[in-house]
Amino acid sequence: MKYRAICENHLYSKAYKKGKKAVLPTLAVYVLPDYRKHALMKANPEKKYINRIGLTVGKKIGGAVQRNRAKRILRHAYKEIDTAYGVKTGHLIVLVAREAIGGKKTQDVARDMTRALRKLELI
RNA sequence: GCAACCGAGUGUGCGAUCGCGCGAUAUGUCGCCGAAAGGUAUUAUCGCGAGGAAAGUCCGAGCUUCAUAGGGCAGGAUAACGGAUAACGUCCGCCGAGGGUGACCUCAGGGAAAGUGCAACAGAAAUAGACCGCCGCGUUCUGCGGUAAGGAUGGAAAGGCGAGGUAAGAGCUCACCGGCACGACAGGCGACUGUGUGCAAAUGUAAACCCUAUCCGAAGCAACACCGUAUGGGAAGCGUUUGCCCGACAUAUCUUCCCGGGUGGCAGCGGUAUUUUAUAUACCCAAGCCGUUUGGUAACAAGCGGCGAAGAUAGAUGAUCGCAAGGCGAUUUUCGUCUACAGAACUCGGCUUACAGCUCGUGUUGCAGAC
RNA sequence: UGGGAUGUAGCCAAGUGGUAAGGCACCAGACUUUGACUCUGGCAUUUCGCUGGUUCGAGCCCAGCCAUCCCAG
Repeated sequence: MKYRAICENHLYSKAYKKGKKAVLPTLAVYVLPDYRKHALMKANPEKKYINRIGLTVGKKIGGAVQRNRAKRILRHAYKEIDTAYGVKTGHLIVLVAREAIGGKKTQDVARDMTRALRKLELI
């Protein structure tokens, strides 16, 4: 299962402004409905709606090694949740790493992400 | 044994399950995005998948482009000497200066008699003169002249010390030391060292301006090339990529720039060229790495043999568990905890900076003890 | 990738190589019954982001680092 990334900067700023959000010490989640979901569904050979994921990891987290690690953990945690519960599709989801993510294990982040996604009624 | 100095290396390992990027082969779709070029999608197997600094971007190159000879000024960089190197501001050797008992370490280390500037405070005076003192003369309450030996100031006061000399003094003269210079002699490729001869002018500062010598065209893979839109539209009159000047060349049917997409560049069981028709050869990749031999004090060079797959594009290595290794703490079965600095982005050679711990060298020095 | 700027007291900052201006804040005192305002005084103690170097002498000059910020495509 592939996950498409959000590449457009304007979608990020839109998500911060208008999206629904849930904030926890390790991460923050912003969600927007995806207006291009039908086009993306047609492009997908499995003919299903998918979520587009965006990762935001700022300089506050640390150097390149720390930032890369934060991105991996976020991606892995999302994948675990998706396979376990099945996240509702057809959304833009922006995952923002916060400072407390440094030194945390994937399970901790996945637990926080689950709470955030429950609050946003995506699972 | 203690305390040091120098150089070099390593940068946790193994296994299991799930997962990621790229390539190859097979399988599979004939769809979707796009105007086109092109991109993307299934599963399986195999292969490969971050560093010694990948970092800072401080130097030097390769590569690419700028239609077109060249030259000058400005500007920038470097600075003993000899060598190494593709090149360097790097490296090696050596000279000089400074530091350390020593092993050893540090040095932007050309020119201050080409010129200009600056040197606070103190001090009489800062590149030039006389405050105290000393001596001579005059006068009677302080003047004129000589003097840098003594005092005092300062980072620096026209070299130091002794003797001669003098009214008192002074390189004024002499010996020694120090300084500077040399078509001199000896050694060295050379910087330079030693000896000899001569000289008395010379405060410091060029990491102040400056002068001398040597070197430097510019921009950068977001370069650039190709494909498509497309015999497209728009702007400028220049242009050789910081400025100025001289000069040559080409033109308005010319030249340059801008407008929006993609691929290559980009990296290897591959690519290009030639020959042939599926293989062979050469080159690139790669001024690469490892081993070894020879030459050299060394940096390094040459020969021989072997190795050779990271190439993303919101940016690939993770998660969990177990075992092992090392350190620390409690304890002495064992338990807990920690394992640095840090992430390739066109490619190399250096420099600088960050770094837990560990290892190595018949390495070297000083001190103490024993023989 | 290329280019540039800044760092001085808690804050804002000036500063030709020669004792580090000034304002706000703070502290002490005066004035007041008390406070505010005002006035007077103090406050950089080896120190100009850090480490070296040049110099008699460095906040200033030079080199290398560190941090923050900005610009171009």
